[in-house]
Amino acid sequence: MLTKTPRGSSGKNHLLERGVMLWRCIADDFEQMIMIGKHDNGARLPAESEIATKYGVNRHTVRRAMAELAARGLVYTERGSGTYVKTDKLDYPIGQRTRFSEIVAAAGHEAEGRLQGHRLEPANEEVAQRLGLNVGDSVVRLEIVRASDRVPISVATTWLSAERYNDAGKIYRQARSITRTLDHYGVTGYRRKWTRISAAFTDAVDAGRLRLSVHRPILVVESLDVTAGGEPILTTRGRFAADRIALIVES
Amino acid sequence: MLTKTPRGSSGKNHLLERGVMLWRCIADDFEQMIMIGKHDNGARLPAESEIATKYGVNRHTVRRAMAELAARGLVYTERGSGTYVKTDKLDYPIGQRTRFSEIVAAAGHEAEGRLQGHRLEPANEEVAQRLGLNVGDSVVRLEIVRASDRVPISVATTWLSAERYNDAGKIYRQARSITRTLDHYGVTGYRRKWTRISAAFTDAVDAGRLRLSVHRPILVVESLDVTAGGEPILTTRGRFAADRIALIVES
DNA sequence: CCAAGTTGTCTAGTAGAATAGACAAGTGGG
DNA sequence: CCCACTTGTCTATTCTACTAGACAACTTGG
Repeated sequence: MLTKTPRGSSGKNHLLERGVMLWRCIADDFEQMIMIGKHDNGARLPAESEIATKYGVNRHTVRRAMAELAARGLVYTERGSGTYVKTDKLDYPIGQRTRFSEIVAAAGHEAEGRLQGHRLEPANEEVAQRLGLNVGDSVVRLEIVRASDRVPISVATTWLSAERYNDAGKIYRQARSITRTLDHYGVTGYRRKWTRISAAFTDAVDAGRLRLSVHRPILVVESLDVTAGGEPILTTRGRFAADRIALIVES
Repeated sequence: MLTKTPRGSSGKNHLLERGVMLWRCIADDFEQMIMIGKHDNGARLPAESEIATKYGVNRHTVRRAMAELAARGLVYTERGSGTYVKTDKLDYPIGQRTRFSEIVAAAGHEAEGRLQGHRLEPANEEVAQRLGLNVGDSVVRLEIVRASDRVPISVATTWLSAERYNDAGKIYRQARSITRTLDHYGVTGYRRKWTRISAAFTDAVDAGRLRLSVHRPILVVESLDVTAGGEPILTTRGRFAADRIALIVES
């Protein structure tokens, strides 16, 4: 008769985990298949209706799963055509002139920087040393999420001397770019002095901000930017979604 | 004003993952804390109302999370008193006389065996060799979930020769015990001939049956049971929740 | 251009998640 | 024993996940 589908009963939904929504299970299933390489980059996924019948699920539920995958940057959809796998990583060159907006724009994508929060705090040993300050000196701390085509690429914590850049937070909120924020202070030709790259896994907070699951790999990029004259301006600790970018170091 | 709490908005629920129910997130959070050792065995958890305010959540939601933890066998609750951590593992001795019901009963718990399914199938090379049959000979295959105090302990696949034990499935469904099923065939003094122990992680199917998350550790126990005279009776491939039992091998 | 196939959007209904509050039933300490 | 505290259970309400169906907007290949 098939009048009711009690959902938790039994049947074909072998991937249903208690307390996890159906669309999330389907999305995770596709993520795994894509990551394993079951779908090549650029390949078209089956039609939504086809996936729906395969999972024994309504098409709307599949659409939700696909929206999740798109938000994670794993696929993109074209109306009337289909949904396509997108696993190629954004090349992110690390050099003297390392500017997120420029790099993303050069790759033909739309760059975006959102300030999550800012505050004044005393410099710890690490930050003080990098910026040439004394421990405890006041510094501005910015938390910024950067995205390419609306897909989060990195979360970064940035510190600047509060003495010189006291209002950096407010200015960034308008400027939405570090380069334009520094323009405001008359700093134009800043350059990267050094970059330190390591790896880790997402914690709950960064996972949320990057729209990743917990325990996904991230590239940790610490750096120091200085003026043309070599004066320290800012130091950052960025966490990049390793599934979405590749750091390029020329030498 | 705080009239509405739109849930997804922001705020204190730092552990909320999109597509995962609140109670599940809380349960997972506690599981992790317990596994890490933040709560000793036998320790009392905070009162439900206290946990509720700490997470900024209704008490009912906490109760759901606690019910989940109880189902996973990580805690037990005592009305009027509190909820207590239970991380001690069931000692499961492997010897000549290895009977699930007896072992669990001896430890003061209630044993239970539920037949998930049974069918006839041709013996593969492995099974045929163990049972002294030819490849392709018909064998009875049973899928059994075993629990102690309603907490799933293991899932096991058992093969018996169909020639002699053709109706083992139907009989087990009544008897709910391998020992009593074999009694039915007049086999009384069977004994364990060998046991092979390895380790793996849960797949989606076993995770569901064992009420575990995927990628939790399991002990894989393969074995052969024989009659008092040494004739092969049955061979099994059991997957035991490594969080809930410890295998004891005397020598 | 047309037709088949695909994604996007809308409406509507059902079941379950989460909230809120109240009270019963049980425990434990003074 | 009594009282403070805890878990268990009930009712009611709101919001969302999921289902169902229909149609519009769009792409693609013949």
